[in-house]
Amino acid sequence: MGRDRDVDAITMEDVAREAGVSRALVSIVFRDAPGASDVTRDHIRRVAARLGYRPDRRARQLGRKRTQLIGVTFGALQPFHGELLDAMYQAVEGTGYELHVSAVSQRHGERAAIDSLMDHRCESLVLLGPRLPTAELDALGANVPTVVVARQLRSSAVSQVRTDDTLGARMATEHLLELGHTAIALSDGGALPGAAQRRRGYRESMEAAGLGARLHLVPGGQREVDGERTALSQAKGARRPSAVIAFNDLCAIGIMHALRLQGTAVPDDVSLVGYDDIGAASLRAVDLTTVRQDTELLAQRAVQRAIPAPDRGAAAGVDIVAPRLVLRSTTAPPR
Amino acid sequence: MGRDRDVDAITMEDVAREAGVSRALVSIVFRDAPGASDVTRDHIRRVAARLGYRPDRRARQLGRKRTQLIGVTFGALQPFHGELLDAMYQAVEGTGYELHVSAVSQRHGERAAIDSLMDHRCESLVLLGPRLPTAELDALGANVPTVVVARQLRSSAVSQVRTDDTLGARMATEHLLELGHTAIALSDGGALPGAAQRRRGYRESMEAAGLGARLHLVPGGQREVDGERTALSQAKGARRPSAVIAFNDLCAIGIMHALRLQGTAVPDDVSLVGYDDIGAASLRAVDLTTVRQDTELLAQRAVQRAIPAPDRGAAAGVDIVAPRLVLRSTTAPPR
DNA sequence: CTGAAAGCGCTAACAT
DNA sequence: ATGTTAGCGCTTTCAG
Repeated sequence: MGRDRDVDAITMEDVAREAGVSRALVSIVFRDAPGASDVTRDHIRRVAARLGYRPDRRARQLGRKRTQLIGVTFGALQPFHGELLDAMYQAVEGTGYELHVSAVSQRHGERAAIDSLMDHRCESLVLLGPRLPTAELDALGANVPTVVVARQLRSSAVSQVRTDDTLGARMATEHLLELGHTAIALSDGGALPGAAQRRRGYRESMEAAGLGARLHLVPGGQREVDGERTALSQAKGARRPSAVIAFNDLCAIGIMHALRLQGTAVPDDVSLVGYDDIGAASLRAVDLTTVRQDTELLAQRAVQRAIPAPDRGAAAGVDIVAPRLVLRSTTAPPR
Repeated sequence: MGRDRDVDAITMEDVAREAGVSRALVSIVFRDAPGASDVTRDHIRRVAARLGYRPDRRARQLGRKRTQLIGVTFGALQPFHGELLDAMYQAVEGTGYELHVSAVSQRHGERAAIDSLMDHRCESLVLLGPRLPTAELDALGANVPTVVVARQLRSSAVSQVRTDDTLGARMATEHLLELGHTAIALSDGGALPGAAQRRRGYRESMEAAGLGARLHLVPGGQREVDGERTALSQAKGARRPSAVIAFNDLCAIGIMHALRLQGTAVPDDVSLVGYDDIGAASLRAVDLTTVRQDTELLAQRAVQRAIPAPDRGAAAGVDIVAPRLVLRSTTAPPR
């Protein structure tokens, strides 16, 4: 009852006393620094474990003058970010760094998320699909090594790690062209990260096929509901495209369901290609043809860039990862 | 080039010097403590802003002997958690506390997530739908005020904030009963948080309707793919239920698409009820009848319990929030 | 309002 | 191999 909560605070001092050694020795042991015999290490570790001691990260950080923290922002409602985050945890393992995560959501904007990371003195930042203006990201990059993932921008201040979205969009478009489609629409992401590149790839492929006049952009977005909008905006008549490339999988799924609901068969009436290859894309009932982003590799590269290499300066760089077309059952020749 | 990164470190000292005041004064200003005139405050804030000073959270925490941090774990791939998290950010606003978030994913388990929160000396923990065994949560609750959200357990060591899932399941079941259904199946969540209560509510309502012999549990889960499994396990014959209650919306969506894919109409052939009312449930193409969990209220209660009130001890308590049945278009009378 | 001083739980040189 | 001693950037108390 009279238990002192909060004051769990088992300190290094306590461990040292209990183990009958100096505090410095305990420190050495917990830092894996040289200067202690194996028996001593073992003994101290044992005592610490018994006491339930856990080093205080903040104190350690203060003393060490570095945090070994990589700050990460991600969209709380974006499954693709969830998957990237998962991969990030994996990528950071064994590096000595820890992820400090801050969610971006309706009530917690990107700036708030980033501020929090800065207040905690993260050594570098990894921003998943940030929506902030380039100027702001530039300013940020001038203060702290920043890696922007899944978005392209013109900046020499921040590093970038992204899929070659132009290529990805080309792969999607060319796949449809090869199937024989000519009326191919793009559900456009507007100003969303990656959208400009995907537009470009789409346009390039269409033009290369002599279909420059058939470019067909329709407003889309990154959520299912945006896909619905896309689908509903399409007339059922002769002008309806025979194939649609969605901004991402979520959008594609929205399109698909809306189409099917209005009696349009996928892929019989309309072929559909997504982007990302999130988990939901491979569901049997979805089985979406899509452009896969390699989350493992993206995460790995992001972590590499986030951790300042001892030799090379903190120069900002760009990593481009190859996309891969995953063929499933939402694409077929036009009828 | 020779730019000293990392050593941004504008300290209180710097601000004090630049503003021509003592460091203590700067501290007072940034703590909003009494002892400084309004002009001085203004002046110091201005100088600090110009210098781009941001107080160091860790140092502040160390000195203050408290972190004012609420640790939160959430499932990186669970949209419902994403929505709860969003609500948490809102709920914590103005309390002086900050959220310290740790994702739970395949490669980053619950234990790792919690350990990290403890290492950072979060004052209390809010666990969204934790899967850890009760004993472990109990042990945790003995060390740090812990709030378990969206899961019921027998424990006097941790607080609980959850929707009345038994009631929620009853509402779903009774809605179907009223429509005239008798062959109602439950896509069961097994050991998932909340699953036992939902089973119970379902059973109670069925038994109250004299359908105790018609109980029909089929293995489900929390992801779309689990819903698919549920759908595929159901024979198309006469024994097929006329209505299904899913463990959650994601599962319901999986069921719905799988059913439609195999030519079963929803709600004409089979009625469907979800749980949570995540964003996707209200899409036109989904338009899922579901049991809504009040994320705002859950988050608010969780934060209240997480912040130790000055008067009441850190006694563990339970908050139960009412569910609400949201009628949409996936339920209809049996034919 | 200032300035000095102790302390938070660690790290990391430097002694022994 | 082990102990001593300054810090790290801040809070907080206390005497001016």
